Amino acid sequence: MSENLLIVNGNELISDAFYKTPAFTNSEGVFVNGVYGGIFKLISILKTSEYKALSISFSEECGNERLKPQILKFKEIIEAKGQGEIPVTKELLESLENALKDLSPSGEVKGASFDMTLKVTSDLNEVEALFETKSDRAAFYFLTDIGDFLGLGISFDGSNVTYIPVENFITADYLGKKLSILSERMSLCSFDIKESYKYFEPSEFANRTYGYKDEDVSGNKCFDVLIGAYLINPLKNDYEPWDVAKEYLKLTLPKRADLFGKEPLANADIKVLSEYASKIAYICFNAEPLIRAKLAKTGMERLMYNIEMPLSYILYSMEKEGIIVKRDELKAYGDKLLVRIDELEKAIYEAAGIEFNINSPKQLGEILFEKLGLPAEKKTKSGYSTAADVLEKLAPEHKIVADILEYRGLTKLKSTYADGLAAYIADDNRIHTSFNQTITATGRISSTEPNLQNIPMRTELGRLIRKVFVPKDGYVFADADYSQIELRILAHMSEDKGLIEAYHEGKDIHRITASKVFHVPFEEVTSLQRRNAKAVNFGIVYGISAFGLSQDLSISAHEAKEYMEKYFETYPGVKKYQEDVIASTKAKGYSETMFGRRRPVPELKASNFNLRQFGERVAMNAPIQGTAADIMKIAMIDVFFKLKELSLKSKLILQIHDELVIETAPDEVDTVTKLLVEEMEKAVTLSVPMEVDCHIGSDWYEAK
DNA sequence: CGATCACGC
DNA sequence: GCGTGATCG
Repeated sequence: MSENLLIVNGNELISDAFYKTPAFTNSEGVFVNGVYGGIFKLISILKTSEYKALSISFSEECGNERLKPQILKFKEIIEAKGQGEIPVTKELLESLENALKDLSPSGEVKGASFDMTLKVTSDLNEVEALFETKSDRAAFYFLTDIGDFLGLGISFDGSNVTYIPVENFITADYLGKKLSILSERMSLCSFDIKESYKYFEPSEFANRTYGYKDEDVSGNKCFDVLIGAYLINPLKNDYEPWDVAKEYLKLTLPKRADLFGKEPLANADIKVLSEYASKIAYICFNAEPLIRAKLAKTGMERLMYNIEMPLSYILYSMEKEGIIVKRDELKAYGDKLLVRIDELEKAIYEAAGIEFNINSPKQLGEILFEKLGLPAEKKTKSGYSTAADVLEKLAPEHKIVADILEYRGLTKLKSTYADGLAAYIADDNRIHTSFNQTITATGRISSTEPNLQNIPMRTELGRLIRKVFVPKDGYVFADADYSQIELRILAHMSEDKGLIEAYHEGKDIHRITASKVFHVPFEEVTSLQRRNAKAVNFGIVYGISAFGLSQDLSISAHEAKEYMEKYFETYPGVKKYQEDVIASTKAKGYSETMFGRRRPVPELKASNFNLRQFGERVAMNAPIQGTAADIMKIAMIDVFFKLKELSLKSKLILQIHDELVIETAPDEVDTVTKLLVEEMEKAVTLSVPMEVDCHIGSDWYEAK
C-alpha cells in the first residue's frame, strides 16, 4: 500500500522549484515560476513511476513573502483535484499539464530549470539494464562526427541522462539494435532523427506496408524535435538543439562550435562530449511534450505524425540509395565545355580589346557600358546590371554580348555541374545528396551537397548532363511528374468555375486560357498568345506583380497590367481568392495550406510599402506551393510503402518538387509505372483531375 | 560575407 | 514565389 502512495510536502516542492526556476510571470503578471516548476517535477515523477495515488501536505508557515502566494496557488490547483489521497489517473496528468499551460505567459508550456543528472557508462550489464527501464517514452541523441559514431545520450525521464560511449562490446550497431528494440515498446524522440536511421530502424517503419493514412495509426511513434519546431516556425533558417532549448525551455546552453571549435570530436574530452550529447537528449525529452502540445493547438498533428515523420525515414532511404553518376562521361562533358569556353574567352578579349575577368560583373559592366559604350538600361546597388535579360536586349548592339551570354552559361555548367558534381561521386560511384526537410518556408524539401533539384533542363546542352545519371546495371529510370500541379491547386483552392472547367476539358490549359483571355476560338490561338497566357498563369501561381510579369514578357508595365486585368475577368474566382487569402493571412498572421501547414507572413503588417507588397505575394503563393509540397509528400509515402508492400527491388531515389525518380528493375517496369501514376494521382482528390506523366529511360535524360 | 548571377520547380 | 551554389570584391 505505502509503495503505491506518493507523499509530497507541497511547501518543499514549490520552494525547491522556486529557487531552481528562473523567475517568470503568467499572462496576468503574477510570478508563477515556483508553481510551474513544482507541477512540472510532479508530472515527471508520476509519469516515470507507478504510484497509484498522490497525497500532498501543506503547512501554514512560510518565511518568504514572494514564495507564499505561489504555494497557495499550488494548493488551490491541487485541492481542485481532490482531497487527501488523489488517485493517479490519466485525467489527473492531463489536468496537471493543462495547469502548466495556463501558468505560462504565452500559453505555451515551458520546461523547468536545467536539472540533469548525468551518468557515463559503457559497462555492458549497466547498459543492458538501462534499456530495460520502464517508461512510455525516451529521448536520445546519437553523437556523430564526420561519419563516426562516438556515443549515445539517452534519457527515460527527462532528468537522468546516460551517456554511453562507443567502445569494446558497445558498438554503434549494438546501440542501434537496442534502440530499434526499444522503439517497439515506447516512443522515441531525437533531434534531426534522419541522421539516426543509419543505426536504428524504428519499429513503426520496419514492416510498414501501408501508405499515407488520414487518421493517426496507434502505436509507438518516433518524434523529431527539429521537425516539430520547424513546422511551428518554418521561417527560422537553421534550428540547432540550442535554439529549441531557448525557445521552448528557456535554457541557454553553449553551441557545438563553442564547445569544440573545429576540432574533431574524437579528440575532445569525454566529459565535454558526454555532457554535449546528454544535454541534447535532455532538451529533446523536455521539449517534446511542449512541441506536441503546440502542434495539437495549431492543428498540425496530421502534418507532423502522418506526413513529416514517415517522410524523414523515406528521405533517409533515398539519400542512402543515391544515384549512379558516370565519372568518366562527366569529365568528358566538362572537357567538351572547356574547349568552347576557351574559344569564347579569346573572342571576348578580342572584341573588348583587353583581357579582363568575365566572371566579374563589375569588370564586365565597365567593359560593356563604358569602354564599348553600350546603352546601360538597368542598374544594381553596386553598378551596372549585366543580368541575362539585360544582355539579351543588348545582343543586336554588339557581337561580344552573345559570346558573353554563352560564356556565362557554359562556365555555369562547368563549375556547378561538371566539376561540382564530380566532387560528390562516392566510392560506390553514386552521389548521395542530402534532402533537407526543415529549411524552406513553404514546406518544400531542399537538396544540398550537391543540389540534385536544379540539374539543367531548359537548354539542350545543359540537359545533356542528365545522360551521366544512370540506373544500375540492367535497371531503368521511371520518372513521373505532376502536370501543372500548382495551377491545379489554384483552381481547386480558388474554386474558380472557369479554371476548374478548363481542367476538366483536358485540353492544353495555356491555350484555353489564351482563348478565353483574348476572346479567340481555341484553334485560332497564336503561339504568341499562348506564350503570354502561359506567362500569366505562371505569374499568378507565383503571385507576381504586373511589374514582374512585364519583366518576364519584356513588355511595358501598362501592358502587363492589362493582361492581368483580362486574366482576372476570365477567372474572377482567382482574383477573389487572392484577395481573401491576403485578408485572412493579414488577420491571422500566417497563411495555411490545405493540410494546415502554416507560413507566418509578418511582412503584411510592415509599414514599408514594398515589404508589404512582398508579403501579399508570399501570402498568395505559400498556400499553393505549400499544398503542392504536402501532396507530393503524401505521394512519396504512398509510393515508398507500396514498393515495400509489393517487395519490389525498385527504389525511390529522387524528388524534384513535382517529380519522382525510381531506379526500376527491368521486370518491374510495368508495375512501377502503374504504381507511380496511380499513387501520385490519388494522393489527394481535388475538384480538378490530377495528371501524372511517367517516362522510362536508360538514363535521366531519356526518362524526362 | 553580402551581392550578383544562373540553374531548377 | 521557393530554393543551392559559384564567384567576386
